[in-house]
Amino acid sequence: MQISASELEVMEVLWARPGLAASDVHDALGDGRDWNVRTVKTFLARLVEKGALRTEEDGRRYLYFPQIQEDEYKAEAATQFIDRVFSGRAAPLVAHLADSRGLTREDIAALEKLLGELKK
Amino acid sequence: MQISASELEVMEVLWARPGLAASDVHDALGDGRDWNVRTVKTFLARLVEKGALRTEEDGRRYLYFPQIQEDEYKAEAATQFIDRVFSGRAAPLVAHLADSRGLTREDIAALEKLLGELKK
DNA sequence: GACGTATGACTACATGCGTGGTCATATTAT
DNA sequence: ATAATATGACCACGCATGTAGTCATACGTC
Repeated sequence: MQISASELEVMEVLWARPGLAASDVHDALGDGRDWNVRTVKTFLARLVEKGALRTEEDGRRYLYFPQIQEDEYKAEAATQFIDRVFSGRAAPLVAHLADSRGLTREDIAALEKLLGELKK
Repeated sequence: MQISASELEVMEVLWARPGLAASDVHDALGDGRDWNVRTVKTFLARLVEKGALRTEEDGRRYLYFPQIQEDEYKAEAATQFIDRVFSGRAAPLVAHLADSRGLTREDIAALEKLLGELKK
């Protein structure tokens, strides 16, 4: 399931609030993302084609619902990314992040917690 | 600098062994990746256009050298990926990896070491 | 020296993506 | 009721990407 960067922004909206109509999605995208409504509709249509969304009729318009789980999609995307760029090794990725972007204090805390759990 | 998945495979070869000619890159790609030599040349040409590689003449052929650093590129790619998919938060990414793909024992060890260093 | 082979230069072509236009129709406001 | 607006259906178009083909030329071999 390839979802482009723009399409993903649309998915985010609908993961947060499933069952919006096209114009609602358009509105919800507000900040910076001022795509034409038709552009948003194109993304919605393509996502439906791809099976990432399904529609429900609501009078003369459609409501859109995610057909794929956010967590599942993201886990898959992460795996693919790491395979592609880091030959499947996660640690170098985190090292790069530490280096280049500076993990926040909370990131580090969260990672420690995670590692604690993983070690069990 | 957008580098596609295929182009990245070519970069990997040249990061490992800078200064190969097109046919050498083609040979080095062996496993599974049996692209036509011309396909490889197309990728090389596009990478030169993009400034990711430079050429040196060697008789009637070119040798290719990376113009961008592997580490730099990957750090940047990681940042972009996390911004795009995880709203810039690294920890959820690692959580997903832990979940879905199972970090290896070495990954976990490497991450612990990293976190140890980061805490200083 | 003619012939196959390697190499670069240029070209092609389908598919995906970002971006939105046109058209017909339905709904709402005046 | 007429006009403006919203909605879906269908279409367009340029750039990136994956995947090579064609052409000219240079090189090495018989």
